[in-house]
Order: sequence, then structure tokens, then C-alpha cells
Amino acid sequence: METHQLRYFLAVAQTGLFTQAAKQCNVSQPSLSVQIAKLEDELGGPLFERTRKGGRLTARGETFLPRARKILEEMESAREDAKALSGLTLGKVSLGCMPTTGAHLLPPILTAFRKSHPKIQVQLKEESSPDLARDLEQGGS
Amino acid sequence: METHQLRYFLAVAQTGLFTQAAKQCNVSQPSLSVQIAKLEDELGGPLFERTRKGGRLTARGETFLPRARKILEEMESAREDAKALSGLTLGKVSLGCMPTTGAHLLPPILTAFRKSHPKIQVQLKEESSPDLARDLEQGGS
DNA sequence: TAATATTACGTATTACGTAAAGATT
DNA sequence: AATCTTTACGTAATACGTAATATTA
Repeated sequence: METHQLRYFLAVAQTGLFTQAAKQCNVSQPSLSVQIAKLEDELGGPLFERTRKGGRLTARGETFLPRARKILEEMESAREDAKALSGLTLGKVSLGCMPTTGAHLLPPILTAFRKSHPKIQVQLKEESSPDLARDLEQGGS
Repeated sequence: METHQLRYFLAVAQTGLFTQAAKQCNVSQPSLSVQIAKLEDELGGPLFERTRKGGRLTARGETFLPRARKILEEMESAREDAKALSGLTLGKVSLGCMPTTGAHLLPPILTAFRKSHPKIQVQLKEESSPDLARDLEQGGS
């Protein structure tokens, strides 16, 4: 069971026509028919009853339709959730503080932060503290 | 997002090792790494923090893990449900009844049944009723 | 340095598009 | 007769395996 097969199946189920479904999916309609056939093979039988004016869902197709929809929705949702984390894992952070306090408080904080967000570049505005500068160097480029 | 990518991801998450996950999935470990990388690309960032002794899940990986598991389980469940219909959608049915009652009760029942199970051949034992015989003819071959 | 992940590249599988054929009302 | 699905076949994209390289504790 492949992702695009589910997309093709949903398109045919919605439009009722293989040809129109193929256009909607940006594939040729023979290619779409082959993929539907493979899916039907895996599911033990036909999903559509073929007629002159398209395909009607069989009992198997009816039971499979909501499941396929749910699977694709779940994929979309999972992808969006994962991408939503991007704002916190990639980018630059500019940081400024008073030299005296920063020298003692920042190093452990920076170490932990870099461990959990290794892709974020941390840039220090005030470099009057050698400890901080050295600590930042360890992070690599 | 492809099916096998989800399988590979789950294997790495479970074992914690790319090499062992590859064996478990019957693919070479470089191939598995490439597919994981593609998935990470689509999800906006890394799913694992690579170390010498395997991969630890990142925050993104943690959020994606239960989603991936659910998607694959849903696929398996949908496939089994669809295959379970095979016994009811293909085959033959032999039917016998008393001519007088059958003549009035069977036609609507047969019509509905043939609509929901078009691939099942219905065979009538007692053909003394012309109405029933005509009704069966309408179903095609 | 030892164990692992990653990259490079040639190969094989797979999906695709076009064109012809088959099927159904 | 007309329209849609299906099959055939050559092509393009994609995943794979092997080998070499890079990385990390």
C-alpha cells in the first residue's frame, strides 16, 4: 500500500471517473488505473465496479474509503506538526548581556541549549568576557 | 512521505541503531539512511540526533513517532478489513423456496442483493415461477 | 581507534506517458 | 457508435547495494 495509491483511490471515489481523477492527480489515466489495480490486488478484490461512465464503489471500496481518507489526513497532520517545530530548531539567536553576570550564568545555559537545539547559531553581542567567547568557540562553526 | 520510510523510521526509533534497523527491514543501511534523510527533509528537520552508538529521537522525532505508528497500524487494519470481505463478494449462492411465496417475496430481495454484491452468482433451484426467472435474467450473465 | 552514519556511483526496480485495444451502454 | 478503462511497450525517475569517506566518543 503506497501513499500515491491512496491519493488516486480517493480521487476516483470523489469524482467517480478515472479520467477526471487522473487529471486531478496530474498523472495519465492509464498509470492511475494500474495503481488502482495494484491496490485492489493487495486488498483482495475490486474497489470499483467499472461502468461506461466511471466507477461505482463496491462494498470493499465503501469500507476502505473512510480508512484511506483518515490515513492521508493523519499524514498531513503529522507533517504539519513536525514542521511546526522548525521555528525552534533552525535559525540564529543574537544574545546580549552584562559582562559580569553573563560570565557566570551563561556557560551552562548555552551548553544545554546547544545540546537541545544543535542547529541554532548563537551570536553574542558583548564579547568582553573570555569565558563566554571560549564557550561559544566549542560549538564549532 | 512514503510507506517504507515510515517503516524504516519506526525500526530506527525502536532499535536506536541504523544498522540493526536496516537488517530488520531487509535493506542495506545506507539505503535506509537515505530514506530517513528524505523523510527528515519533508518534515523540516532531523528526527534523530546521530551519535556513535545510534540515533536518539529529537523533539521532532518524539512527536512524529506515535503518529507514524498510528498510520501504519491504520493501514494494516484497513487492509485486513478489506480482505475480510472477500468471502462475501465473490462466489455462488444456490437458492431454493416454495414457488408461490417466492414469486412475491424474492424479486425485491434479489434486486437489492445483486446491487450490493454484484459479483455473486445467484442460482435458483426451483424455476416454476416465470417472474423470478425473468428477474434473474436482468442481472446479466 | 573502533563503530557507526553518510556520500558516490552504477544497477535494478518501478512508475510513468503515449498509443493501441478492449469493453460497455 | 462513442466514451471510458485497460493493456503494451519504451522511457524516466527512484530506490537499492557496494565501496569509500566522514564523524564521533
